[in-house]
Amino acid sequence: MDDVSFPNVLVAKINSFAPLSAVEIDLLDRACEHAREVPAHQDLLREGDETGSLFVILRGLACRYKMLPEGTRQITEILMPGDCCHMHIMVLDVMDDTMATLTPCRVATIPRARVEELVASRAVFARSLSWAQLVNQDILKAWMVNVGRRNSVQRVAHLMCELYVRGNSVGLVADRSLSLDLSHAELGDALGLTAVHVCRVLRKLRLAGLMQLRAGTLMMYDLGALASIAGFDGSYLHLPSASRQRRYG
Amino acid sequence: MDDVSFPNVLVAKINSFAPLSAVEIDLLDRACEHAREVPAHQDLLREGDETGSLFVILRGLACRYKMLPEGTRQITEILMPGDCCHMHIMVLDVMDDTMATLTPCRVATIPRARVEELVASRAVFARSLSWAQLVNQDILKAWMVNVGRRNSVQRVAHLMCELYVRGNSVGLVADRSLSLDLSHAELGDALGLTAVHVCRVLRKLRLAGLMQLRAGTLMMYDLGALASIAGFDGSYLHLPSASRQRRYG
DNA sequence: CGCGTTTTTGAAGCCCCTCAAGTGTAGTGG
DNA sequence: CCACTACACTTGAGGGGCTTCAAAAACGCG
Repeated sequence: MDDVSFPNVLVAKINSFAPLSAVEIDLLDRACEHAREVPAHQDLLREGDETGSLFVILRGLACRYKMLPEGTRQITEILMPGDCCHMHIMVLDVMDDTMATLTPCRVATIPRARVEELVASRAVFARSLSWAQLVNQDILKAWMVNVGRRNSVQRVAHLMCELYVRGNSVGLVADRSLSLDLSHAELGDALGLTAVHVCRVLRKLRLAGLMQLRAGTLMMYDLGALASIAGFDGSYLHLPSASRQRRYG
Repeated sequence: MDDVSFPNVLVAKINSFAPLSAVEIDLLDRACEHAREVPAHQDLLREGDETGSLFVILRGLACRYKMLPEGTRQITEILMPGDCCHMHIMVLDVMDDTMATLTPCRVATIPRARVEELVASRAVFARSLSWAQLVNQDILKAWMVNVGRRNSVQRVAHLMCELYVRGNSVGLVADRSLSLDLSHAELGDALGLTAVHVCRVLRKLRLAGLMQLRAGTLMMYDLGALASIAGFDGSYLHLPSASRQRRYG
């Protein structure tokens, strides 16, 4: 995945799931060519919008969230480069939640017709979309377990492990650090906690020498210990490296 | 959906999404003919199992859950008649969680090859599977919001609303009551609460005259009030009646 | 009936929230 | 370069919601 020969991170990600031919790489790359820069904290698709294009995050962090009547927010998903808003657009007619940027992003927009064309022309694209969709669902389940059954320290630790491992899988980790420009409020909205409490937990983890989140970068000092605290097992991410480890050693 | 002319609830459910021809109804019906009775509290597919057949719940309640190292459990999904374990089996090679019965169930088992055959032969089956998968994902998100950002009363109320509406959509509601034979511990595992607290919340809702859960049946006295308390908006269930209301009513 | 499980209720405690104030930090304009 | 502003981070004090522990009552089933 850290192979820089791929034109973009989406191509690299799909290729790691199912090897693509030169033709397929080119098709996918050209589908992404109309990408634009989006500032942080912008809604890309709102709840209730009619489903239209497929959005692919090429750079930056995005999320999906739902607002509650009380004004509180729950983030249900964090999108990293290579992630996309999946097949809602292909099957369901209305968005169930809102998709928004968290940091400045580079976003490719692939019109619905173009997606249908790609999926119809090459079976590997259909399978890749299904695969991404299912991996996504497993991540959602892991979040559900996190919020439902873990205390605040475990929750934060688990999310940090996940984001670190996912970031690493798309080449965003260098020197044990990952660019992660999320506010405490945003982390709280993803974890079912308040910003204040997230702050306290981060201090605890920092003082324990396990990790540090400062100035928009996550420095990971002891992934093993953090994973142990959180009960983190990354197999739900279905990363090719993980599955290789599972199969061959 | 309460049309009794369909051979089974799966056929009825898929037909409500996309009208099926007589041939397609027959194909689907025969795929389900090898169904078996499974007692309550039996694992159907365990975490780490290789993915094999597609399970369809024809009668009873089932769930998916994950166990934590501490011995606690989080239920991520409750399956009603017509629900199935979706496409994990088609794309991912290993189960991420465990699927189990909650009550005695009638379960159809469709071998992977048979599913692939059906999907390849009729485009409507492929679309139906995708559709069911996406509806499921929206339910998962709604649960995540529930557990992450609502208090115990809202949480219980929301789940009761969801199960009542879903049950109604597959013809399980009669005279404002739904067979719902779940223990407080099981409800707690779905809601991120303890059984003790679920009990207290149920009493509160009972004393308020909103609903009652006794002897394995849910009696719904005031769905509107309950939905209002919970902030329940059933559009995430993508039920045909709801979408009809949205479009024409 | 007798036994195991579930439900119910009480008491005590802790985890996380709320409220509040103080401390950075980045961006803007004088 | 420094005020000024806005926002995020930090820390403290207090409260409440849910948990834990415990035990009695009710239920289901042989």
